[in-house]
Amino acid sequence: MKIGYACLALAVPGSEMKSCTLKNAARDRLLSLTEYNLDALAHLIDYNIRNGILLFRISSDLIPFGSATAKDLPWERIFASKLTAIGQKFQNSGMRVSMHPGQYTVLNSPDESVARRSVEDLLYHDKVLSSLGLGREHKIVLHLGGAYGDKTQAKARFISRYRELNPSVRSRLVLENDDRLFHIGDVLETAGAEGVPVIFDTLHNSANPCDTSVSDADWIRRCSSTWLEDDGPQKIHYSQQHPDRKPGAHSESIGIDAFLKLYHQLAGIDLDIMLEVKDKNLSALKCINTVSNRGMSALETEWGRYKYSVLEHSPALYQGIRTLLKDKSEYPALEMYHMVEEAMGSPLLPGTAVNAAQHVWGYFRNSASESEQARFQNALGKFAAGESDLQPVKNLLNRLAKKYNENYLLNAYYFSI
DNA sequence: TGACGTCAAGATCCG
DNA sequence: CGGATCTTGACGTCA
Repeated sequence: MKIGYACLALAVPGSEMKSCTLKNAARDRLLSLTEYNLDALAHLIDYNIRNGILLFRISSDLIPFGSATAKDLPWERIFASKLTAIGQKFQNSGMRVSMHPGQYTVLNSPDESVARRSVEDLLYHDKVLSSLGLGREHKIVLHLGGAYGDKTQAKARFISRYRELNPSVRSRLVLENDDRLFHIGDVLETAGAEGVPVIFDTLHNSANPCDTSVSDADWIRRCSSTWLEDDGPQKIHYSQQHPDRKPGAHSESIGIDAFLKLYHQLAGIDLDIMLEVKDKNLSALKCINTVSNRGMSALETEWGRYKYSVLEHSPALYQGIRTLLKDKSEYPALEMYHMVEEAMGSPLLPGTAVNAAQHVWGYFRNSASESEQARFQNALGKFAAGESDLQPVKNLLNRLAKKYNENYLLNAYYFSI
């Protein structure tokens, strides 16, 4: 069982990818961005390993315009040593990775040029994974595509295009149910005919159900037979509905109780769970730390990252978690995350937000210049007076954290959630 | 023709 | 000038 997150992480300095617009996509620019992004990826993988996160989706933006403008740049040769080094990190840690072309990669399009570019895009994704030395259990996740008014014909067109793909792409491809057109029944039918493994996406299934009398756990069991030995363990996508947004929109964070409910129904299945959620690595760590005992130090590290976020919402819960973690003989992960969720779900009051900002300011009180002091007091005063929101205060503190290299703060979630 | 979704680049505004 | 805040880009399908 591995639990992971997609593409980018919050509060991991040095892991941010860069891109550019098409009109600036000259060869040199693309190569320097690629080099930068490979270094960022290496940082992110190191973070994942340090934190016991062994499932990860690599961003398609790793090589900017990798399937079009940069298609013929020999990046895999130019950066062979960097790619090999990253591949070694996966190998040594046992990390499983995947990639997921976006909604604009449509293999079954009736437009031949769209389909052709989709094939190029799949070749690009396969080239990234192969250049990292990764085997076929490291998957490329795709949706069936468009319906064009005739789902039966659209499925048939997917199958015939799939058969024309090169063997390496085909060996990595897995199909996922989407949130509007092709539900899990469509995907099982289409993929089943071709021996393509199926990823069950819980939120897509609730937005676009096939049969509401079948539970998530049952759909997952039905998909398990599509995963053969060489494909690695079955994978699913797990996410929760955003409370205020339209059906299918991902939540800010994974609610731990709902996650555990499904998790316990899946006991005994060898399953990898990709979380799709706004707070990315934060929810991955929450789930990982809750389902296995990773030691008190792991919880203390997490608390260090959450503490100022909790403090600004609720001093009472801040004190409560401090007390909870004093007993070193226990592993109160679930209780801690319950309290974190309760705090983050409560409204941000100006008084407690000012208090938390002053705590963070304490890191710079002695080192900050006079003008920095004045700017902080000015920004905080404006917020306290209701003349602006908190973001300028946090931006200022974030800049100071970078300038004075306060790593404890740079790794905290305070600037990210 | 706009919405959809995603994120950062790029542009512009502001003190 | 640096920083904050808006707008654009890049993709294809569907209403």
